[in-house]
Amino acid sequence: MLDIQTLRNDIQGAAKRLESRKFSLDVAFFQGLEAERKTVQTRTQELQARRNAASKAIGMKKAKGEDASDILAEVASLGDELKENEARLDEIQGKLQAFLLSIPNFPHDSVPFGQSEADNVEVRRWGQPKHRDFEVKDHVALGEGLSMLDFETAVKISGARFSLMKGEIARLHRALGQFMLDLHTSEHGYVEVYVPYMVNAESLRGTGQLPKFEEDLFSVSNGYYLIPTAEVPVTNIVRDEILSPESLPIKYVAHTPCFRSEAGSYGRDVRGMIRQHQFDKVELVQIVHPEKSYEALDSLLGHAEEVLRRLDLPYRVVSLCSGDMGFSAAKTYDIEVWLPAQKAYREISSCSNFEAFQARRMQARYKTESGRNELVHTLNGSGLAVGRTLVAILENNQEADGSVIIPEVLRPYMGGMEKIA
RNA sequence: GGAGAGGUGGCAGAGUGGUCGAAUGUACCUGACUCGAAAUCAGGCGUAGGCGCAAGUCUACCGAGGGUUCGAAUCCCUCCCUCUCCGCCA
Repeated sequence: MLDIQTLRNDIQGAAKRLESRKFSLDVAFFQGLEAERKTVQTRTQELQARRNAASKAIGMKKAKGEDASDILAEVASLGDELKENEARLDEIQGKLQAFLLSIPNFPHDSVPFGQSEADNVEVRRWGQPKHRDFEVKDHVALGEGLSMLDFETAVKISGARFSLMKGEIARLHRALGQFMLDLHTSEHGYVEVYVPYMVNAESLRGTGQLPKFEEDLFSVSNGYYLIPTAEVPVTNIVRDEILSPESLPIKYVAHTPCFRSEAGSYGRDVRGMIRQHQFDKVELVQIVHPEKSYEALDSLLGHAEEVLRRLDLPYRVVSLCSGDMGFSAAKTYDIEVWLPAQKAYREISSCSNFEAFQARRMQARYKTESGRNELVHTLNGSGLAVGRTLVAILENNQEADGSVIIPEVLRPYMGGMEKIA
């Protein structure tokens, strides 16, 4: 959520900044609503003040045993107008709030301008795709060849966009989650957290999934939603909190399943494990001092990259352009891993600085030295998407005979095994 | 799931229709005393928002939402949460 003050002060400037992300701000609507709000709020508060003063006077008179019927009659006439104004003010505030909740974040000045994925800017590459003198298989062919990936059965059990892993691939998947958690906790300074996989609507509003993106979520009974990412429960740890400045930065890492309905993505990546209704992800979250959030973004990105380096998987980092960034982000780097079967780099992590956008929705603040409450900045990034990392290992480490070499760092988690065959 | 108790400021805790945004204690900040500290004394000390150049002033908030009333922390309704006992359960 943007600060309503910035809209009040410079609505045209705001509209301009949002244009770059293909959002057109309804300036006239806002100005009209604000003008109305001002009149109605001023009038309402004036009436409330009069009523309060009169009621107080009645109380004082009654306490002295005097008759108060004259004031009583006077205040009675306020009732209707006050009620009407209060109701109108409520309605206007509600509309204003809904309007604010529907506006995406401002892109940071360093974000490249562009319309789509095609305009994202490559920042760096790491590693070399291996040269192969055999026909590379995709992970589906490899996994089915090993009888360790079984999409047909997954369809029977649940439906499309679910997967079933068995044997060493299931174990490799587990090993990956363990390895990532261990790396981030023991070397990158994150505190491991275990969080609920079902959350309430307030949490989703806090991180920005609601109210606009309900169709991407799975909801269950009792008003709960399955988490689309650990970002939601983890970031909301600080919702409605006033943190002490010494407690910053807060760095959390969580390994959770993620559930996405992916409405509107029909036809994309239908084959294999790339786009699933359920997938595992290790998520990095940082809650930081507002002046340090871009430093923090660089370090968080580095933490995610380190996973790929240790696994020896070639990747590149791209800076998302204004038109391709998510709703809540001020700046986002994607990490894309090389998938030889697709002969392309594919997203495996997304690292974003949300600045105060989520913090404002969540009322997540810290107390400054001077005792003022200021919004924190929030960041998160995948470190990494476990399913896609598994896909990358299968495809990058395959041998001509369809076996897969296990990355060295994972072997301790695999009982010393070197190869899946 | 059944029965009971309860949710008030950072914490503890009073307040059951009127001058209550809320006593008191404690924590914290400032000042005095002190060479310094402790103790003591004085003052300050919640959050969000409106109007205003500012000083300031007004409004809302006592788990959440509605209602009754001139007036609600206090009465009524719905929901949420916590605790105790019983049952069930990984």
